[in-house]
Amino acid sequence: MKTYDYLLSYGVKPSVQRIAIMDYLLEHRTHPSIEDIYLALCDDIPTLSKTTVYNTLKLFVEHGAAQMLTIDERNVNYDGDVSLHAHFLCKKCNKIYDLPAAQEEERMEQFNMNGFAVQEIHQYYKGICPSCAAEEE
Amino acid sequence: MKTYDYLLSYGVKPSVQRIAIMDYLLEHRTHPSIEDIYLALCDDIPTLSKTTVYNTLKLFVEHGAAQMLTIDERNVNYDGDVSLHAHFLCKKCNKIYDLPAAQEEERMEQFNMNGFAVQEIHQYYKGICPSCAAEEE
DNA sequence: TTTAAATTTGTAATAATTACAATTAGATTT
DNA sequence: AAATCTAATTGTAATTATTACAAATTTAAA
Repeated sequence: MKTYDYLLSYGVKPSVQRIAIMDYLLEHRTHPSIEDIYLALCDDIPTLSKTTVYNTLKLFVEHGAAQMLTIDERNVNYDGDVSLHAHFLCKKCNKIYDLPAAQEEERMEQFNMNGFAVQEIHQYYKGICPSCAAEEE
Repeated sequence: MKTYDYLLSYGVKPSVQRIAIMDYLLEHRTHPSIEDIYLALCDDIPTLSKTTVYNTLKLFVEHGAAQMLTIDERNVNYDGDVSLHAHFLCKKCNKIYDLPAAQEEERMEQFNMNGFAVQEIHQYYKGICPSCAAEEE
């Protein structure tokens, strides 16, 4: 599907900037920060403003087209993959990895039964990634 | 156990400020922010500096006497309960609730087998809390 | 008591994020 | 196609959270 239509499917009105940002998110599964996205797209869209990147990501999240990760205390990261999956933050290189999700159906039921209306699930793990662990030798 | 000895048990050298901050954490299971702690202790320790609160919490986390929560994108929160448990952030009132943890032994093994050395587990849920849901009627 | 080391403090710097008004672009109407 | 309206983008300034760091204070040791 073209990104144009992909955005429409989430109820987001496409624009040059929005398409470029969503494209970046879908093609770079690196969980980029606002800064990452801004710097990467500056070349193609020289007039791009960082405020637009903020606005656009907020819009994406509101429409469910992206998810915000708060795993890294230094800044927020974004993920174009909105399916349920876990994240691993390496404390050494600060890269964020995708990991398979734990099943949550039962827990969701439990929590909802107790009156907690869950809208977002985040499974975060922190430690040392395989690549950094290998380097330690 | 006195907080003095409690800190020692984590290898943290006690001081007036450190005892006051740890006491606050242990007595207020509200997952306070730096600001919360600072404002709460200002009365008792008028000379308290916010930098000290930052330094102290960093020290506690390094020694395993507290854990840092990155559930709220606006700021970092701290928890004196370092046992494994889940957290729920209400998007309306911004309060953070404790919830029972999902078992993680199997997954830890899996991840470790794949070379991810897990040091921290965070189970975050976001949505509307029972109290705010009740108010909506 | 003197000295040394660690802790605390206050200020200044940095970095992330938000507010907001002005500009620009896109769509609609005439 | 020109004029009008609306929405999106931009740039700047303000705000907020956090960190850096040197000076002052406290605590422990000699």
